[in-house]
Amino acid sequence: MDRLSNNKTGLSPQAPALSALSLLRGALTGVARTIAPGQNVSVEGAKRETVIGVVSGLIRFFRMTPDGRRHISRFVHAGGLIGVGMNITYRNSAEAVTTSKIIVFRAKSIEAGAGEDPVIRNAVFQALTEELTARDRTQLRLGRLLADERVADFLLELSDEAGDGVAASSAIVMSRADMADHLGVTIETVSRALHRFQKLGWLRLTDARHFTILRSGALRSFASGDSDIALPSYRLSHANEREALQCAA
Amino acid sequence: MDRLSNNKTGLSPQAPALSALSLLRGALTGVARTIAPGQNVSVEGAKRETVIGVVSGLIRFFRMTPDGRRHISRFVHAGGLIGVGMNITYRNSAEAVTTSKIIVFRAKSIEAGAGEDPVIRNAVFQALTEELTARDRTQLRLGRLLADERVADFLLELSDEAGDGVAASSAIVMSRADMADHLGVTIETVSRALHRFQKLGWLRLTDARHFTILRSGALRSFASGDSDIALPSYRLSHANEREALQCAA
DNA sequence: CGGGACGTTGACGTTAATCAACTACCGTGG
DNA sequence: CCACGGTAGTTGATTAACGTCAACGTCCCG
Repeated sequence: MDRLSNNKTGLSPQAPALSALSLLRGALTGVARTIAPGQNVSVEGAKRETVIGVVSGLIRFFRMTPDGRRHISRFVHAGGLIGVGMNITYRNSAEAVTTSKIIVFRAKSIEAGAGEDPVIRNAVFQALTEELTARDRTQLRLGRLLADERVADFLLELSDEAGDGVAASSAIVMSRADMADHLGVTIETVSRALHRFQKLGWLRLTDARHFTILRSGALRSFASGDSDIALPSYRLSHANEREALQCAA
Repeated sequence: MDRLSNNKTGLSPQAPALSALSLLRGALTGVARTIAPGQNVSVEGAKRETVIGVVSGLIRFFRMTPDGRRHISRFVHAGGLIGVGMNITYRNSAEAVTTSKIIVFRAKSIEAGAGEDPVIRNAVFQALTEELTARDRTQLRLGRLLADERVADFLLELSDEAGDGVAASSAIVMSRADMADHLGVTIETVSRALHRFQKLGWLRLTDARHFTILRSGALRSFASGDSDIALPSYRLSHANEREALQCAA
């Protein structure tokens, strides 16, 4: 609670002590639900009457073009909120990637509460700010990174979120198609990038859905768009396949 | 059909009566400043001690990669706010595109005020929500639209912002390089797209920095990623150059 | 009149999408 | 238990999209 009041005045820094959802649950009660993979949570353009908190699992947020291209604007993990902001409609559709537990709050309670209860207000601010920060990263990635760099950056994001330190193995919860539609590339490109990184000795794929970063420095500078280092090695990746293979195995 | 649902979804649900900045000015006073083109307003990673409102002109928000690629995450017009949210540092650098008038508020006044004054709270909410809505559009554009479609969508955004109705001429305030760095393409691609649209009779370029949309339907469906219609005409653009030229001139 | 910033246009090369074949891994039912 | 089909992922060959390189035009400011 000291932390909460701290948030109220100073407005908390990048790594908040509590998730937006935790904050909200301290102030409001909502209805719990379980969502099966592929089932949808909100529909683009529908009237927004609820705010949803993700308790466990993973939700994907997406939009389609008329001719069927899909863009996944973000993945929402446990602790995240969906539907915050002054919108009267959902801007995206949302679906469960894996079986997910969610809590449904009435949007009105939150709007009303934001005026009076500093805890609710902070939860909302925090959710909005976190989303914007995430969007900055995503947008730079889409706007100015090459295909393989996008994949690398995304892996680092996954690894950071897991937060189990550098050497730990991370899970890729979503399918290649989900990754591809988030990164603006094809599934083939994702697959090739992953195996290229492995051949370069930057990481190890224990199976299709799990990886361990071996050379976070190399991966990190490549992902941040430092092509002075990255592109040469990238170009060599075909020629040096055999040599680099030593690192995997 | 597709067009209707498209309009509905991407856009801020209600056109707010007042800009975030107007709201804020009703509750707080700030210091006015004038910024020359290219001069910077905030620096990425610097401590955020102020919130800035744009009174006139245009500000670009950007980040660089280590090897010098630039991504412009957004353009902020008159009425917009910079630096809202629970951040302790700026997430991007900001520079004036054209000579701009801004108002500088102390971040602390706003943070404190958000708790007590509903007007300030609304201004902040509105700014955050508008930014997120804009980001959705930008991100879909970068993630799943082809180069020419991105240019088309951006032109429509410019035209909508100007808001002078369909047939009115709009200004392209920023340079080709700014457009390119916002859209994740090169200046050559922007230039070619513009002239391709002109040859197709979709718009008219009065000069390099001004255009009038002639066939907003075609442009709109192309921009929203309806390649069933768009790609054929795109492919024809070389073969039919002569015929299409009639529309320009 | 020269220099520089900005924009356009064409020729060419590279990146990544597309197309296609193939493998691995399920769960289901014969 | 293995055949079966369906989904997910990998990998190679080819092609389309767009970036790169380069030449040139235009406007503006000194």
